[in-house]
Amino acid sequence: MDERYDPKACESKWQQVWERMQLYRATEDPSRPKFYLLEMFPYPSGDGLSVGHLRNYVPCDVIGRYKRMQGFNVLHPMGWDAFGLPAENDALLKGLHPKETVPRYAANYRRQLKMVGCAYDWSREINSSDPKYYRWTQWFFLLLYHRGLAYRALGSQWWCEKCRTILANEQVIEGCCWRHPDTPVTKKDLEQWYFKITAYAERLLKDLDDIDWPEPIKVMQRNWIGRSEGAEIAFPVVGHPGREIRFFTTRPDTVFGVSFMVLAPEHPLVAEITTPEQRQAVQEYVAQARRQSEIERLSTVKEKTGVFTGAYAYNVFSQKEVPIWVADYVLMGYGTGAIMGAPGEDQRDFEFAKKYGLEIPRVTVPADGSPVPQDRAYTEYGKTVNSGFLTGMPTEEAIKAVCKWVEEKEIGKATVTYRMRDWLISRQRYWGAPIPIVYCKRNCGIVPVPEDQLPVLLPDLKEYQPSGTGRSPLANVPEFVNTNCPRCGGPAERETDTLDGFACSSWYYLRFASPHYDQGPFDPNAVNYWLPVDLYVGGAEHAVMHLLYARMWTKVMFDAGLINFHEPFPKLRNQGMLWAADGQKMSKSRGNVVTPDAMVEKYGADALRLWEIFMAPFDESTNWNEDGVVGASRFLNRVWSFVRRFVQAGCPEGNVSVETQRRVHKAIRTVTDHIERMRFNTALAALMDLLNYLGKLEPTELNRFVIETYILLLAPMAPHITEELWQALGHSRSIHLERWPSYDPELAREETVTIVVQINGKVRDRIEAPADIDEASVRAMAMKSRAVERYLAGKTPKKVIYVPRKLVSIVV
RNA sequence: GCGAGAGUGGCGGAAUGGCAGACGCGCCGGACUUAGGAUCCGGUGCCGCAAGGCGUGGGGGUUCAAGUCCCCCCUCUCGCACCA
Repeated sequence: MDERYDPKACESKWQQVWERMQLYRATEDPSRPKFYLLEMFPYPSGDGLSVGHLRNYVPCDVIGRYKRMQGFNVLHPMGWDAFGLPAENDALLKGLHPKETVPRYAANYRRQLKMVGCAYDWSREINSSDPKYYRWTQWFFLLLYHRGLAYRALGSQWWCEKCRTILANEQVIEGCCWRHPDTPVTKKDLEQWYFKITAYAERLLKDLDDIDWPEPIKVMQRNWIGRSEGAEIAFPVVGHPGREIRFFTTRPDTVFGVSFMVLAPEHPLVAEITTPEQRQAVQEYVAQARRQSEIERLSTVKEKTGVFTGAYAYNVFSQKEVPIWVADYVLMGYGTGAIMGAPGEDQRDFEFAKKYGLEIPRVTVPADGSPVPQDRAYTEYGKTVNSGFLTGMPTEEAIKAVCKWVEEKEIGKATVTYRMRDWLISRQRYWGAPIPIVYCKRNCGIVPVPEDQLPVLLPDLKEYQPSGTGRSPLANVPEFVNTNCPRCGGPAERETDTLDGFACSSWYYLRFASPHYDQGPFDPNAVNYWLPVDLYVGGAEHAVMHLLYARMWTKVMFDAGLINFHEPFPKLRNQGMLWAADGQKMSKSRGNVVTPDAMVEKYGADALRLWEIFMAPFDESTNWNEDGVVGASRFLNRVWSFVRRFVQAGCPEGNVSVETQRRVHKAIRTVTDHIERMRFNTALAALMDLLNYLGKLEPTELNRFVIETYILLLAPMAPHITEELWQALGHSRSIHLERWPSYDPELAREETVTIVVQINGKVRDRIEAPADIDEASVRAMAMKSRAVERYLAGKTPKKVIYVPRKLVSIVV
């Protein structure tokens, strides 16, 4: 055994050995419990991995290795989210083709992950831009299509000038593109494909209750879905027989207080009902509102504006004619695009009514009889007044009464509205899976490509710049576009849009179960064995989009009878962010990126791994600091010389003290418990602590059990050095095939405890006592204590509190 | 504005309501060294010679006991932005 620990030699040696042994190859084995561990699959960027990315991969590798040692059959795969804008834009920028860059970048990621010793089953590597993969992405599109969950619709869509493509609502962040925070999105009217995710709104919401996810993520999804209960009611438009304004309200109890109506500027009724006198003002307002949404939506508390249409609606409750206004605080995309103005009970309506001098009836008053505030709306629940048949009812009761009434009169119903919109999946870009749809030029209309004709191959294009016209580059390729109708054989054109990249990542976790299967997207047997994912780990930035889409697809598959579970990720955890040393995001443009390559070169992979898990709790963000790697490196050197001393002494079965025994067993308990709770930093601290103790002992005070337990506990965190030391101890089999140590609670128990003596809440003395000492003895010892005599000064304590094994608190 | 999370030494961070600061970095002192950004030993929250006192963003409260629980406020991070 060398005197010096040489990380470089030892790491590359063992990485080769593990690869030869196929140590991390996962095969289905019904006799063993499975553990499917998955990190969100990355887009392989040309910049390669930084130490920031390892905040995710290293802890997961620790978990995987730990679970394997515990006897689980672990599936821990890796693949590439290779389709999509980042790959395409990068390739365009560099004048290359994504078909060449993706495999090259992926190879670099793979090399880096192997370099830091991450134990993936590389035989299962997948790439979402591979036709063997996207064939099945297209297959899923058809599944959704056939189940009525994919549809085409014309609509005003968000458009990013830089991406040159349409964006889904959730891809618009603060009025800008999610990839280009400096680029405000604009609106474009286009016919697009959607997935009907709103059909799953209720289940997506409800099932959140049953999954073990970080609460903030659940909250974000709940807010995103945005369920609200209320009623949909229609009021007739005066002078327009048959025309009515349908609106949604969460406060149907306030209908008697409706003194005006408001339509969204985009509402189809606006043009129809506006009177000639008001036409010009309304048209100007609508045009201005449309333009405004094109500029910035950042303005938050801007003053409410609107224009009177000249028309009136008939409030069937108060039997009054109420003016119909147009205002941009009403959104076309939510509810019906129209609201009732109940200024007495809604703060926005109140502000609007105040500004335009509209009537403000009060129909809800505090239940306790206190007066209604005059300077604002009274939005709380209370007692209904001035409201015909509702008068006197508490709000809850009045809501029910109105719902019943409108249902009987057939002018409305109790209903639920969601904030969430359908998922826009069309992309006018090249680097994605073509949407497998054909438009027949005869009479068949929209025809899905038959399954046996999949994949619809993405043609090899040299020129694939986005056109900017709103059409995909594929539209310029006649060989691609022109085809025959699968139904009638006549001339037809292919859909030229490609699928949103999020489609690829909505099912990849299933593909890993049987990545080479070609009879379907997955082998049902393999999926039954491995799925669902036991632990899913990734960044909180995917809280809404990816996780919501993947959940929806899983439910669709469940409904289609393809799988027997309806949540893909029963347990999710988010790693914390790793900022650069300057507290900024690590990025090439800022020049603050630290690569694992540099760190491995300098300190070795194991030292880097330890520092990655030690620098902060797994789920908390922190800044990079290279000095810490030095500490990890020193620690590993101490481990090395500690074991070496033992080996040089001939691995003696020495005289192990009770104290040593206890510390080892306690460490097993702590490390196990902390890894289980993903508290890797404190798990490692426990091992450092133990070494600080063990390192002071002579080899003759140690034995094989102590040394080997120590190395076993360290093995998941520092796989290379522990493998080397394991071999040095005379083992020929890999340490990573060994069993995780178990502890004896008897041996881990302390014999003596330190009991603190407090007087009036301040610590004044400490008592060493046997762990099983009885209360009376402790009290007696405490009262005899030097400090107590001094502070008590002869007085009798008012109160003495005894906490077993912890303290005696004396109140004077 | 609403929702979520966080605020502890010089730094990263520990602490089922029960000894605040584990572990590591840095720093100080010492040993061994031609040398040290190696290794080993000791020290290291603040004030104080000491006894002791003070300390977990600020202010209240509950409790024998509060970093931890409750109320108010401040700061930072993230999410949502008129959702009827």
